[in-house]
Amino acid sequence: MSTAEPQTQVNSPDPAQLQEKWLPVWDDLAPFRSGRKDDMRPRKYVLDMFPYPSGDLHMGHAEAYALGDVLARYWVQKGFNVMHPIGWDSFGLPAENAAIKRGLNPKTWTYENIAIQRASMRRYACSFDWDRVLVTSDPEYYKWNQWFFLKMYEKGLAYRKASAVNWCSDCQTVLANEQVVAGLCERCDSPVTKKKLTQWYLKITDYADRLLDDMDQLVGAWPEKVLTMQRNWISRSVGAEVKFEIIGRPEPVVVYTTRPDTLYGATFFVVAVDSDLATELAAKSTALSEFNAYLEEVKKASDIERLATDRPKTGVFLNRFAINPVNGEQLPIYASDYVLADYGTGAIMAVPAHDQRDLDFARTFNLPVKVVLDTGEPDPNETGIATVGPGTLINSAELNGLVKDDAIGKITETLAAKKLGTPAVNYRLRDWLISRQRYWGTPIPIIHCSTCGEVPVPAEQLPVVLPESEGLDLTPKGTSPLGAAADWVNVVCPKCGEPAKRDADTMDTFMDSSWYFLRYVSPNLDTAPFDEAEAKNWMPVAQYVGGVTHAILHLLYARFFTKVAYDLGMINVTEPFSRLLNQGMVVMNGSAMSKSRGNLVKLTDELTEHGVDAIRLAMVFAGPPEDDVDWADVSPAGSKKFLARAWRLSGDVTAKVGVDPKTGDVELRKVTHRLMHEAAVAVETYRFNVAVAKSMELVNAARKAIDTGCGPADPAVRECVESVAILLSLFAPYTAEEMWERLGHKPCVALAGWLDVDPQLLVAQSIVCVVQISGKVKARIEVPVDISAADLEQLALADESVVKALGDIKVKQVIVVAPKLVNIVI
RNA sequence: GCCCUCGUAGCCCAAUGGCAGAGGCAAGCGGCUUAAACCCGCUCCAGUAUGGGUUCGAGUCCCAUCGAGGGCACCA
Repeated sequence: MSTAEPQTQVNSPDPAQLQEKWLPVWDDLAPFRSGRKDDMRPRKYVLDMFPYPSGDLHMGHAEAYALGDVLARYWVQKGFNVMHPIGWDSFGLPAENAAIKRGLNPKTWTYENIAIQRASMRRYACSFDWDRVLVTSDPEYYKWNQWFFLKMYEKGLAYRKASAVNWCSDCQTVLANEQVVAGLCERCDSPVTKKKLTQWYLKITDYADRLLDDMDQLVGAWPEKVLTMQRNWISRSVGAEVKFEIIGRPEPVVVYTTRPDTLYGATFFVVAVDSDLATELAAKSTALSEFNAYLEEVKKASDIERLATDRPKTGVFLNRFAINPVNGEQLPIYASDYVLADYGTGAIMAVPAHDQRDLDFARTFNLPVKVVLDTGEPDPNETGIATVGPGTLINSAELNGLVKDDAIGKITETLAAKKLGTPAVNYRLRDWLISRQRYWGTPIPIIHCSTCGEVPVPAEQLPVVLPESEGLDLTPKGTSPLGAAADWVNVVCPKCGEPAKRDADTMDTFMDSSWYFLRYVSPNLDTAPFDEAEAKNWMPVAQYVGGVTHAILHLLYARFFTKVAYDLGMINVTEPFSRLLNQGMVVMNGSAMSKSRGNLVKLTDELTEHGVDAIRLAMVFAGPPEDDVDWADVSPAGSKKFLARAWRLSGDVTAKVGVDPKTGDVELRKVTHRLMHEAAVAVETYRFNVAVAKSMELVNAARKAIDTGCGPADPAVRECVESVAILLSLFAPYTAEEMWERLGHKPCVALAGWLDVDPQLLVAQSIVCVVQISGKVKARIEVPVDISAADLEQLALADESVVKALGDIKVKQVIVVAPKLVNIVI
């Protein structure tokens, strides 16, 4: 370190030295501890999404945690007792993959990475409360996953069913609907196929309405984009169920439709080829072999093929007929894959004239198209385009002449009266499949007994601890590795005492993150998942910060769990996160950083080269937090220069500590108070880049005052430079702390408190008013801020250059916006 | 195909319907220096993607087009 020249040491502090100097001090003083009993400050819960410990922190973490820290540190400066916790979302596939690929123990691998990340977060000076750390792979944590599961089981919200599930052949495990993106596995991008399996589900569909309706609380506080995505995902559809008799079947079949008004236009009937109903109807049909061949073909197709909307319609006529309840017409029944088995009832009435999908099918199979609604558009028979808009009913007996909406009302009533139909609601949202055939997760606390069936593990026996991985084959093979842990899996039934087996699957890791924000309020409690009194103190989370990648999955599940906990009487809020900020990604030259692309920028290298403060500041200053940051546009060197410039100010101030700023230069004080006010507004509205710009203005103002203004001894200069330190403490904690010390204060600057902005200093005595003639600026006049509109108009019209410009021209109108502007219209 | 967001100096970005510039990067000039770097100061640079409209006044509001990004997409 002897290479550092004395000169550079004078001009800027060495980041590595600042780090060594201040980290132990901060460890000791723990300025962000939030659990003190005697703390009288109002509480505020600021939460960053916790990381998965896949290695050391990367650029994305650096950005996310810098942004979260701005908010957390700001509210501390504003006098709040801020809870800003951190933990690790440490169950999941990468640990297992590391184990398979490199022979590592998943547990060792995970906990080593946590230690690495933890050290990096400390160095990165994140304002976390280190007393509240949680790790989801600790039995002390996942015990409560099991507890929640059993509570839900008790309430009928956790259940097992056999169904065609999403299967990733590469990961060799089932996936939730939410984990299938465009027919591909979200994790490994391999095509997802269907497999019939018995799996555990959580009944999130019971909460569909609340998940939808409670979003009203979040409008304006969450990004509109996220709310839209959640609404789309749940997708509530309001319609009616209608009973159709099937010839040769004792029971009628119910279909779901949003368009009961078009009932008279039904010309055929379709059942989902992979539904039980289709199999049943085909069984007694002459078309059985054709049906079976078609079914096989459909099963083979991957989701990605099935999702292609421009695919030609396929299907098989089952040689069976349904009867239209309103007119007794016989409708041929087809099996097709364009009808989904798990939506509605898996069967539909087809109205080709007014539904494009039905029309496509009708044209492929030469089925009749009957128009029952006059929309004023051309005949679908000729155009091939179904008419779906509003209009007047025709060819529909008692409905003729009614408009669409009235017809829907009337036919629904008529059907209800005849017990042929009923209003109904459907959702795109499906129940949440939580079983996973993998090792590194929370064991499902159920014992399967040949006589008693499913038996929940008694609460006092929790946690069901995951067995050690030694001796287990973790390679994906379609069944859980836990099944092979004989000592673990073989138990006696808690009910009858006979030999029984544990459920060998583990839970989806999204279970872990669905309630971790509640655990933080009392992370070490061993008698309940969280302390209910503490939860009432802290919930809801005032500010949540994280990536938009979790817009559907995590946020939907967390909202669901919150409502369940509410129903269990454990908390008094129905929504967990009051405000949400989605930060953008860090990219390089327009595309995501990755090793394979060769554009990976290593965080540790950048930190070594420029220092933590410069990187944090550069991240925050790069642009609006919601936008992606292109590292190619970021200048850590520029940030470093600015920080040195700010730091130098602290050595120039000669006014004594504690001097009354009121005796200082008023003009500089006005600048200081205005900028600190504007910076506060900027932070609260997520315009952190603007807040950084304010700190630069503040530094420029102080520099100028010291060099060519009121001089370094003026109390106003001290006030200004101290404000710089306080504002910078949000972005550049080391530099700010060092400045604070050089200004004669004791640590920590983080607790110094925001400048008490004097409103008197925010209002100017006089202001420059712009005088326009027809929108073009002609003159500027200095006027008192409280000037009346009439006085200002007179003053403007009397202005020399205005008089000159106007000449003899007649003034049509004068717009006066006192005291800022006068517009003379000619 | 449908829906949403965004197009401002060479670049990143600011601007409650009221003077297009807060701030930075890059560039140029000057001061400091034996010299260079650092530092200090100054300067240059767009009429706001395009075309209409509303308004006394539009980057900002409305419509259309182009371009970029994102979401949804057989859910009856």
